[in-house]
Amino acid sequence: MKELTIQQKKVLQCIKFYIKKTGFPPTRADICRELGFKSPNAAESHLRALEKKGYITIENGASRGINLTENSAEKSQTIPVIGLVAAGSPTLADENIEKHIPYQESLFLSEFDYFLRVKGLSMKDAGIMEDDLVAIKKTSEVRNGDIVVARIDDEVTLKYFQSSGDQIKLIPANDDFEEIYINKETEGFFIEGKSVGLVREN
Amino acid sequence: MKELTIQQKKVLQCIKFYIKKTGFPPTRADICRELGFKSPNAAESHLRALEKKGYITIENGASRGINLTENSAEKSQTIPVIGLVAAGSPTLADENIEKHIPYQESLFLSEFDYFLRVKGLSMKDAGIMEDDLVAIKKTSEVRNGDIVVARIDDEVTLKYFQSSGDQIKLIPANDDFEEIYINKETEGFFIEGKSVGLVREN
DNA sequence: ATTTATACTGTATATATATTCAGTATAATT
DNA sequence: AATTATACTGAATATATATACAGTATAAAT
Repeated sequence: MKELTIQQKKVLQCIKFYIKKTGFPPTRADICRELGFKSPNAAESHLRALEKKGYITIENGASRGINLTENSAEKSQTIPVIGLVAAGSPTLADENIEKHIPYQESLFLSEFDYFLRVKGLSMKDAGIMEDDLVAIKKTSEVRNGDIVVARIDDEVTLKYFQSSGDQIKLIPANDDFEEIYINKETEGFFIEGKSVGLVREN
Repeated sequence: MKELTIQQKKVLQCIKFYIKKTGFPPTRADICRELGFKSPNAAESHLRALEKKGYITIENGASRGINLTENSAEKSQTIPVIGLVAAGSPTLADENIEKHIPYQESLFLSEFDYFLRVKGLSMKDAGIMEDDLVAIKKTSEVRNGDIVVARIDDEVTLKYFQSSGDQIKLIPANDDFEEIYINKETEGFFIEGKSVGLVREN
């Protein structure tokens, strides 16, 4: 996928916005109105550049005959899947992203930022199995009983959250695993987010 | 939402299909071509009827100015959620449908027909908890180890499938529950489908 | 040094398109 | 019995729209 110039990006954004707003693509004149061009040929040539670079297709002769290609259309509608590796934090950096899957607005009750691919069986009694995708909302506001993504230095785990006074307990849902105790002296402790849903691909 | 006539449904389907195929809505002439009408006014009057009934909006004067309303856009993209009640089969009949949730094409690897709302903990060791939504594909072709929706008379259950010779075993994933044995004398036994995925709403 | 891409204005025009008007006919509603 | 909705054909037309052509100017690539 060839890089776009700043102006070409603006035109592509304009097309996406127009479709979202109206349900159909803009005319050359519409693009000029939105972006302040005074000649329809300004829009025309940008469209041909976008076509040449593969971001749109144009049906010749058809009014509003602009079609966003999969490549350019998908980007705004996918959610990243991040691998839970023992050492390494689940950030949205490119190198940690396993893949993208199509986003679905109201699949879960609350919004979420990414899927975490679960490794190991430390939460099996909570019905969270190896390779499940846990929907994570990035937040540090968590309550007792929430299933949280916690980071201690470079180690990232998924556990039940339980705080009482100054002490925090991270509780696994599996008798074979140990509870983890956190206190104010513990360094490098951080709540990355909490689970708001789960998806399993059989 | 007012009911549509057969012809109006066809026109609405035609619009949806055209948008999916091309990325932009059809003209009156396009609709005529797809549905065999000989006058653009045939399309025009159907569009005005669809507008009046709230399925689309039309931007007057704009070419291809058809916009599917939220109501009509969702319908083809939702999947039913069916409650698993101890007595009663999970059919797609209206009275058994709990709600619809937005459908997402490639969420799971294989296609599925409905979500089954799980009651009870008979599959807890398989990570299937109360109120989980299990994605069910309607089929009777199942293999050993598949998690299946089985019906015995009016009773419907979710269990592991295991067949050997003439005998079929339905195995729970919970020591508190008993295995169920099926043989050729057993009447009213039927495999409704199998699990191809799971969604949990926290 | 020449070509190609970017980034526009400005004018012109063939045609794609929405939309109105005039009919015909059947079924449903008031 | 009169009106309204459905379901079209067929013709006409104003205008919305894509698109080509003629320029100007700068930056990048070959």
